[in-house]
Amino acid sequence: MDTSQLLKGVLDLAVLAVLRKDDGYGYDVVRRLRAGGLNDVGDASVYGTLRRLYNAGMLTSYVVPSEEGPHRKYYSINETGRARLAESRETWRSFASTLDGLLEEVAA
Amino acid sequence: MDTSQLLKGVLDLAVLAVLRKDDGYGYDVVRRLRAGGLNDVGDASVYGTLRRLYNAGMLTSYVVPSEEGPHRKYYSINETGRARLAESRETWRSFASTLDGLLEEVAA
DNA sequence: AACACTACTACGCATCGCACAGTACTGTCG
DNA sequence: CGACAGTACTGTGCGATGCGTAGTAGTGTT
Repeated sequence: MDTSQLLKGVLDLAVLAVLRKDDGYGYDVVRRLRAGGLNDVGDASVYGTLRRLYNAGMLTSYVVPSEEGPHRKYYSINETGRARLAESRETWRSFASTLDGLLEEVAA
Repeated sequence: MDTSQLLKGVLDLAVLAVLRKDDGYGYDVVRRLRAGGLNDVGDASVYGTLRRLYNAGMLTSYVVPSEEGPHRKYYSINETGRARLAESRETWRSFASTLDGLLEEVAA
């Protein structure tokens, strides 16, 4: 099956979600998402999403040179990002319940 | 906001769902989906999805010439389609609860 | 020296919903 | 009766986005 299509438009939400508590860098965000159950998420998708959110002004970023490996580009959610997160969450919930409704009718 | 991306990979499921009870033609399926809450679904999307599902062997079709308007191309779900519906529904439920989980963690 | 792991970037592809335009038929209203 | 709205379908092309793949670069392990 193709779970990748289901991520469309939702990966933004998921990334914002895992960043809400603590700042994170790309590789770390990937791990958090997978730990959260999104096992199939591609790393390139996450890096791309981070850049998109950053360009959209929802994240700030700062580089931390690591002494044990390559540098890490940390991303931090700002107010715009939080607003977007709240908004997207509502959109998601509404959409999910609508679809569940359609599926329920079928089962009945 | 952009609800259209959320439909990705789910419109198939929704279309199969509304066809499960009764056969339907394109224009009618659009109405059923909108009545079910998917207000923003585009008609071209539905027609395209119907054709895709048909080509994938999940629907059969027959034309009914209407005496009051253009002909209607009815689509009927078959066994393959039903199997796909059940499968996709499970995929959806699993995915949705995973994402809800990620959002819950955030709220906590 | 070879390999694995971490960490990021960049290119190009595939999917899929959608806007738009076009065809065609029916009924209604001025 | 002519213009318009509603019904019903088809086809073209676009845009957003997740992903595969490759490349770069640093560190540690065997």
